[in-house]
Amino acid sequence: MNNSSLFSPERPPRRQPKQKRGKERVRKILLAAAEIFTEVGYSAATTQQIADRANTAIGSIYQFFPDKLAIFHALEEEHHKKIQTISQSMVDADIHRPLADLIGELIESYWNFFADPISRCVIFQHLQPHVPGLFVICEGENETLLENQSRSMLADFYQRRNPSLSRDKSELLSEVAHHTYRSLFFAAFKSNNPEHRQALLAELKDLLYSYLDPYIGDRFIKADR
Amino acid sequence: MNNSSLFSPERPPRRQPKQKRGKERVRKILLAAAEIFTEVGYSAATTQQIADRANTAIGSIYQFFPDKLAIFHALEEEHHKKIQTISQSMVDADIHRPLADLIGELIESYWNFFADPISRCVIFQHLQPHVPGLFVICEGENETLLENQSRSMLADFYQRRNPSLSRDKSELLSEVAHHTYRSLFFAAFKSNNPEHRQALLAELKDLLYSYLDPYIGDRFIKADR
Amino acid sequence: MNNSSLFSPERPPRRQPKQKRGKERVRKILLAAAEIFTEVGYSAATTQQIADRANTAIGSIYQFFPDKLAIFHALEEEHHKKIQTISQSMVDADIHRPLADLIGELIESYWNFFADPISRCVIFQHLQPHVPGLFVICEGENETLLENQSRSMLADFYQRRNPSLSRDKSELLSEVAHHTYRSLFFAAFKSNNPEHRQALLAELKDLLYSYLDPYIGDRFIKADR
Amino acid sequence: MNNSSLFSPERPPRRQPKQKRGKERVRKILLAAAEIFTEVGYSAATTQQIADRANTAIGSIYQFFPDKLAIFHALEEEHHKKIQTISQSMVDADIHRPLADLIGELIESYWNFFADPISRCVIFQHLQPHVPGLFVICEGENETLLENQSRSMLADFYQRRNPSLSRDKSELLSEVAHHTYRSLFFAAFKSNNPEHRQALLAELKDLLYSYLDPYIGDRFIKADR
DNA sequence: TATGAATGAGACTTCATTCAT
DNA sequence: GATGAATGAAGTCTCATTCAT
Repeated sequence: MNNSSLFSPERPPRRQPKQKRGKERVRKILLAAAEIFTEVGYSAATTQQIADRANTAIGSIYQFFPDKLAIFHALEEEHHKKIQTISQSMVDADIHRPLADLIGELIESYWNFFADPISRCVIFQHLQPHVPGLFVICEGENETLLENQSRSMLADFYQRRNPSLSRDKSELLSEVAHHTYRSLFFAAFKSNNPEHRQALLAELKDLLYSYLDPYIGDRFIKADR
Repeated sequence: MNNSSLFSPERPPRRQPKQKRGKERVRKILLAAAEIFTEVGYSAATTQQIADRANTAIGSIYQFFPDKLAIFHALEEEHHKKIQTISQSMVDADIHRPLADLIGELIESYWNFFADPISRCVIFQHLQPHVPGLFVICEGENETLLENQSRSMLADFYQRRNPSLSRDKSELLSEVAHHTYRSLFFAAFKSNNPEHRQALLAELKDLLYSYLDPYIGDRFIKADR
Repeated sequence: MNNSSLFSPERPPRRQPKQKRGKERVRKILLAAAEIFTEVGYSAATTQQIADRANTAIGSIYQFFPDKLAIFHALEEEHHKKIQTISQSMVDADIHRPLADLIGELIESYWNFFADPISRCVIFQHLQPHVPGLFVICEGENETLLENQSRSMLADFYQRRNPSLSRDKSELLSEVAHHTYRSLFFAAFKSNNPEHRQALLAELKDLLYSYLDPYIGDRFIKADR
Repeated sequence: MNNSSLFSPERPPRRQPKQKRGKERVRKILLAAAEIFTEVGYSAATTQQIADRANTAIGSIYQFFPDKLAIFHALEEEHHKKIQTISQSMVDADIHRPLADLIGELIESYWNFFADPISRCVIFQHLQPHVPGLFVICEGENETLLENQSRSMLADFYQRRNPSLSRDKSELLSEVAHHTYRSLFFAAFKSNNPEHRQALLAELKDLLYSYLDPYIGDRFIKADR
């Protein structure tokens, strides 16, 4: 987290923790905030709730974050870094492997990513109406730049599998896939029953496989050689 | 809307409008509230915003609704009535028709339903974290009773097409289908480009068809006879 | 008070009172604010103090004023109007009258003006270091545009009495006179002893007379004819 | 600065710096505080601002001063010592010299005094409404004991020049003179233009001379012999 | 001792709700 | 009944002061 992440419009940035104690506290605050934002949403979350959950005083929050928005921006930035890593792994993926394997891996890695409270919090806020200025890194209407980026990379991947796929179709497929796994991830996440969760993830694989097979199924691997 | 719908815990219900003018006013308030709730979410919406949008005074809202929550409950009840109608049509559907047609009709009727600002508002709040007590009619964890009902009926439908389908699998298919169209409906709704919207709905049909075909595809029609 | 007076940067203006009750309340708030600002200064004054003094709820203040600054801006605007009236009277003064009379009248009218709690409050804040943005109508470094205007008119008056007076000297005389009566007015105002107050005002007349006589004394009246 | 000067009601005094490094630090803090108090006033000044300006940590301030008020009290005490010195010089002044010279010297020595950031700060706070307990050494309503003392000595001086002057008149003259030079000193101080500053100080001399001449002009020197 | 993080009372402001006109 | 002003609890944020390192 660099200083820019602590900057909020019209309000001076705060100092970064120099001592170890301070860094731990910032960590606790961020995790507490992510939990509360996920539970009740950004608007309804109160800074006092966050302080209580982080076992800290309300004033301590404002030593590191100029305002409530800045807390979210710090979460956004962490999310940003993670999504870039995961996106890169997709670019590097071997396109010659069976589609079922690729989808399986994709889902697993996205799921792990999704399992991080901070990323989950950021993704969740995207699904909701949000206050202006909530997202700074991303600026798409309802999608983040990051997600657009990620989707664009997915579209690239499809085209590498099947070069005869038009760009428009490829992006459409990627957009639909995106919505699909995001919504099933949330359903899986909300389910407290581990078996049900696994069942949903298994269905997600089937769903994506049967949807994508006509366009980038394994027969296109040969065509590529 | 009967009187019970205007009842909120610990707070006296308000009188119902007797005159035509009053009824129109309630209508305007409900529509305004639905719009605002959809735009900014229940928590962030203010009663003043609703009054302004409805071109009425803040005091008038409290003549018909005991509090902010009661406004939402009235929307919920309207939604309730509509969803029951649409669910019934599914029960009455002819299971012997081609799957593609059935899906096409289902999507169309759900889309029309979704196009209603009030239902859209209620569904939307479901996707978000919400204040306790926001939903009174439904009490499922994160899903409404209504939606569970609707899903259960969809599961019934699948089993009528293919009686060899287990109940569990059938309900799983229905749950997945539910999440899928809901998330793509929202994507379609948020898109301001009509062509893009149509493209998304078309993809949704493809997606559901290829997912469901192995379980309730047209070959099961013959088996039924 | 027009709407612009209720406008504060970055914050929406508030509605103007439409009912008589509201107008009275705005009046009470402004007077209470002027008193408190005079007593403890703008920074140290709290909105709650103002509400208490005005016998109103804190929320009522914010119905008419978007923030604490806007309250002061409304006072500033009232002051603005008054100072323009008084300045005009100086322009219209008969320059052929004895200097002692002119000074006597000037002091009396300024004193009456100064006796108004609102103007006194605004003038008082000018003498203190103040938060950026406290003054909107005037923008001189530590002097208001209004006061500059007023001083400029005083300089004009001196030159009309004695056309051989250079502009620079004339403005210097006016500046010195300005500081002099302002500081003695404050001393007189703070004195609770009416006799002492009168004594101070009498000394002020003497002081100004003996200072100005060499430049615009009565002998210049003949020269003018 | 003795220990009593660091004592603030209800709060334990702090230790005095024993080492040279500590004394320098206290000095830096006092100067920084004087600057900030002058710039924004006592209420609006924050202890953090003072620490920053003094290039020290906030904790260090509280090692030497029990609270914010105590910082000001230390400034007040420094001012106290200086004003006593200058007042004494007035007592010792030769009353037989020409009035113009006396006024010239008086203004010059007061101006030098005024040029000290600490004294200027204390005088400045006097002109403003201040929190209760801000001044401990002086307790006049809006004037310090020090200033009363100083004024009283000025009144003595007038009576020595002109023994027929009543005590009341003499004190009134002294009070008026006091307000006059104080307000012109502030005007001169705030002016960034050195020429304008000199012009104001020159006018101040004229002003005082023409005001005081009838009462303690040079003709009274002979009468004294 | 010096540093700067921790604390929490209190300031400013919002907004659901009540009430006077 | 309709209007919009009045109310005050609760939220965000500041800052004097304390405390751990």
